[in-house]
Amino acid sequence: MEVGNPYARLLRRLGAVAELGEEDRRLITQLPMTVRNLAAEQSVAAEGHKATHCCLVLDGFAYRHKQSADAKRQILSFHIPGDIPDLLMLHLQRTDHNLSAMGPAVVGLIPHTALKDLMLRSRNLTNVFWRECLIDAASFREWVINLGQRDSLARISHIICEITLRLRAVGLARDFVFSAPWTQVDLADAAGISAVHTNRVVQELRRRGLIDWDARTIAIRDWDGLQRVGDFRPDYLHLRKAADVFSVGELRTV
Amino acid sequence: MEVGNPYARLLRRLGAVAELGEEDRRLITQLPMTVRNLAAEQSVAAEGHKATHCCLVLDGFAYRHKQSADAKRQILSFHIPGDIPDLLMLHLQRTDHNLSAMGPAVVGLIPHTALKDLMLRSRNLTNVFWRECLIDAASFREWVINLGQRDSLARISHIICEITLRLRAVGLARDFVFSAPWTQVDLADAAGISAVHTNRVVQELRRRGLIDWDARTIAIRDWDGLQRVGDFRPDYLHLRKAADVFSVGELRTV
DNA sequence: CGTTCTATTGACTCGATTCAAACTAAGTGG
DNA sequence: CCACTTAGTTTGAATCGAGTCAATAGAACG
Repeated sequence: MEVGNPYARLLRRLGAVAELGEEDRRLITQLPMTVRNLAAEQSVAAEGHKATHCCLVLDGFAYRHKQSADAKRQILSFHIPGDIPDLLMLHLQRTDHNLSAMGPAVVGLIPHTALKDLMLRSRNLTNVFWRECLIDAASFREWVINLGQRDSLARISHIICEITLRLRAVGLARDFVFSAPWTQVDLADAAGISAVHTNRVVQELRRRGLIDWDARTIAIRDWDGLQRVGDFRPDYLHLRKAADVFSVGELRTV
Repeated sequence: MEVGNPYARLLRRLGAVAELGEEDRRLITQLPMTVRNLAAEQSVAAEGHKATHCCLVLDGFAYRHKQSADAKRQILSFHIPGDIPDLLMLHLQRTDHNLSAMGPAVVGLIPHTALKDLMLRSRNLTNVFWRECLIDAASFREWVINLGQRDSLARISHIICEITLRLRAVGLARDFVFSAPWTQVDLADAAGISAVHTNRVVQELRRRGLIDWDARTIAIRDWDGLQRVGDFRPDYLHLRKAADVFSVGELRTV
């Protein structure tokens, strides 16, 4: 796994959702960070614990999840390079869910003290990070719609649409092709349906010519169609308009 | 509907989840506020619009909701006196969901400018309101578990447990009895199940001696049992420990 | 005092689950 | 390089939880 400048993807992510000044960028690149390699399924933060660091995803995927009574796992969100999935722990006492690597991943650990100090220095960055938490919450709201109102085909489509667009916002998923470490079982636990049924849904998506998915590579073959099936309207991601993120133009030229 | 001191319930709510100093309390009670009576189902904020005020619930209930493709309504959260359901709009451009009164309600409208000014004055209150947004998000995460992993009986039970505890945290729902303006149809749209099935679930809860519910009044008859059926563990509400909120003692004395 | 919600009941249907088995791909170690 | 293991995907059959449709009864409202 390669990382390059560990701050680059974070800056890109924050830039995709808020306005960043030169001084803000400088402050961010001065954050102390410990880079750590994670094995697949390695835990970063566990329910009930107190966090001292925030985790910036540098490469690979992470995901948040929680168990229900009968030990069934519900995946709450997927996280990609540039995300800080546990930013919210800055102002909560105890983690109320688990954070793990989905497949091998690289993360950067940033001490809460450094982040809190950053907030004191920059009023604007306080608002940017607060906003980032709010967008995180907006995704949960959409996830609720997904589980509450959409059938299995739409659920899976919606999840794939969301991850595609978020990857594109940080410069991954060019040509609407990306590699994702999740399995059909993972997707099942995210969509709240069984693994067997997820398989049938994935086959249906392939049959309709909406996606290709083999090994660890997903290719969106019909972006508009997939959005339609998934009832996907990206407003809730609160991305600033950037033609190259939403555009399907390049897909046609492939 | 009666309101009393419009800031009292807000202070109680914030006090239930964070430490408030004297100065903080004073600043809050100086927030300008326009009190407004809402008819049942009256809209406060609509998807796609830009907000200029935040809405503090003073009496009655409010709820957030969103439509999916086939115009089905998914309820995202219920809000009770002391809540500011659209606090998050302080840092987002466009509302990504709707906010309406559930039954007749009284709200206080607070200008964004006044709140932003408040944040500039008090670093602690900035963190308290940020924290409040994070707890809001924590409820969405639990709502995802509810829809993704629990059967209909547990879903309804869980929702009733949550609202009971939140009401108790602000001094409502004494003796585990409260009045709620929702109908079985509303609860169905919150739990992501049909109204008909909701009715059967409610009857089952009554049959098991867990709750009474007639007209607009809900009485919890077996708090421990209801929590068990609903797989309800209140950690995610991030309430500071207060014996009188969680305790079932008073229930036994009734 | 009819109109409109809201709650309730029964019969039928269907999407999704469960269980079980088979198949494929990717390691791993001898 | 092959035998063995393991993780992931695929298929079929039986079952079930919840949805839909339709009709009724009661409560609330203007």
